[in-house]
Amino acid sequence: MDQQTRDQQTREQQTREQKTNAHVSCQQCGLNELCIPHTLTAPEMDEIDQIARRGKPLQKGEYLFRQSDDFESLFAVRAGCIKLFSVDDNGDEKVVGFFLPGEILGMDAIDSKFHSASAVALSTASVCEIPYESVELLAGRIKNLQVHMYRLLSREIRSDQELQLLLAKNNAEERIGAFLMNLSVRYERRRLSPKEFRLDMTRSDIANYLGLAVETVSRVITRFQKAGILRAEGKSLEILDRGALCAVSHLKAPD
Amino acid sequence: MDQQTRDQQTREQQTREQKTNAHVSCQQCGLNELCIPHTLTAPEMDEIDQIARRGKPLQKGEYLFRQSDDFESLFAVRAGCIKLFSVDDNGDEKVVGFFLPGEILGMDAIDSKFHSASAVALSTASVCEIPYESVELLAGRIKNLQVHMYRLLSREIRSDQELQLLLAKNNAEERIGAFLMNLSVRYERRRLSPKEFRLDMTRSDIANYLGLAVETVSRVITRFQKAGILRAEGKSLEILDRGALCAVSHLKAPD
DNA sequence: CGATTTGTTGATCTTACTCAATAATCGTGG
DNA sequence: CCACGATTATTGAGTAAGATCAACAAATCG
Repeated sequence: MDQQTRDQQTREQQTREQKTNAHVSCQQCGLNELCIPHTLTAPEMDEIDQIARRGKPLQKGEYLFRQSDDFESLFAVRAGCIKLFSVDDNGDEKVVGFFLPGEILGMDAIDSKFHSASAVALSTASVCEIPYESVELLAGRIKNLQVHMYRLLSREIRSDQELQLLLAKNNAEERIGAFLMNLSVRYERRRLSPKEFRLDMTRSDIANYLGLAVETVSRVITRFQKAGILRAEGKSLEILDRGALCAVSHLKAPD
Repeated sequence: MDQQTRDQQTREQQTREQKTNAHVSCQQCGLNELCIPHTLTAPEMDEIDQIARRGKPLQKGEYLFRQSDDFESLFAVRAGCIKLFSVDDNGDEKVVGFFLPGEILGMDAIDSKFHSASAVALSTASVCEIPYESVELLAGRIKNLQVHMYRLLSREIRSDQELQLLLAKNNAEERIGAFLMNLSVRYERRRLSPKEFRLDMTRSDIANYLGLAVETVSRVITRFQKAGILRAEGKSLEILDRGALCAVSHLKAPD
């Protein structure tokens, strides 16, 4: 199937969703994280929907925005994986994070008004652009949206702090284990398989993100496989024993 | 001068400020970060002022809130230093951050509605409590406040991500250098001396925060002193050569 | 299909941790 | 105000976790 056909199908699918049950579930609406089922009324959700610009699937390697670009919009990932990274004066890359379906990108730039990092697609990705001006305006009118935005930002702070602690306190096995569990939980939250998924990022991206060397990541994953905790074949990953993975990461198992 | 006399003086000073120019500058108003000079009108600032509960200076060692407490308020630090830290199942402490005058505490709990960490005073501290319910309500009416809250949250995300990168990529010297420069910049922002200040936290707190051993922190500070970059006598610190400190930390000098 | 990127494994080296001993500082009560 | 114990800070010696270097294998892509 070529790109054009795929685009065509995507467009058709979007149209279908809009006509039928675009708001029944946040799974479909593209503004996933911004929509709160049972919190916003249908007309409110329609308003939010109208400010979001759907479409334009990104090919692997395409940029959503670049470091030092002006901040104009938030982006909601609908499908695929986006890598956020900055490049320092020496040209060294520093991976800030990975964004999966249902997650919002760009909130760190609201204050400074410019992006301090670039966002690139690691796999074919579908992203929804939400002009920030409009969000502010709409949040002024829709109380529930205002409150929800605070919660989104707060959640990002909490998860950044968790990563902080991981990097400050944990060894290689714990970091990698926690990273994989974190992906698993995030996929589960989106009703995607928590036990089997693709690692769209390279080992080098993972290492960079976790403050480790590529070789260490490779070795730890090998060790986990030998321990029967997971099965990794290239980019595809299967978690065989979630309990054991939590144990080696010194994490409590999620419910 | 004993504690009581000092309290007395503080109270007098507060009264004086309220009567005279409480809103001329955010330096004095206790809601420092929440007030935006030239952005909010005087009546708007009065409204914000009225929801904030001043007073109750904390003694060193007193808690502002504890891990797993319900989230009810944000806290603006007016004076002193607050340490935010969590304790894991093994009883190990993990320092999440230090909050200086003019900084806001508690934003990570907006989403979850409970505190994931405890906040304790490292020195006699003055803190302003701002009930979050009231902030939400007021932000619904005062557009500028709504927008400012987004910026505050966004700024926290940005600085958490910077720490993330520091922990993932930098060695002991760079971490400690960047930490000291960061304090310096934050004091400068509040018009406090950027070259001479007290390290209210212990070396162990610093080490914990930066993911290092106490001994390493001690050694690096000694090395910095031998290099003529700073002078540290117990808790008091003087930065003798800011340029050199930036250099060893591989930071650009702040303007 | 060949070239380039990405991933794995092994050997060696280095940074920062751990353990240990001592010194300085803090806080409390006499 | 000083003396005491307790906490905190410094310094040294040995160790280990993970980085680096190197070689090779596998996957990806034009």
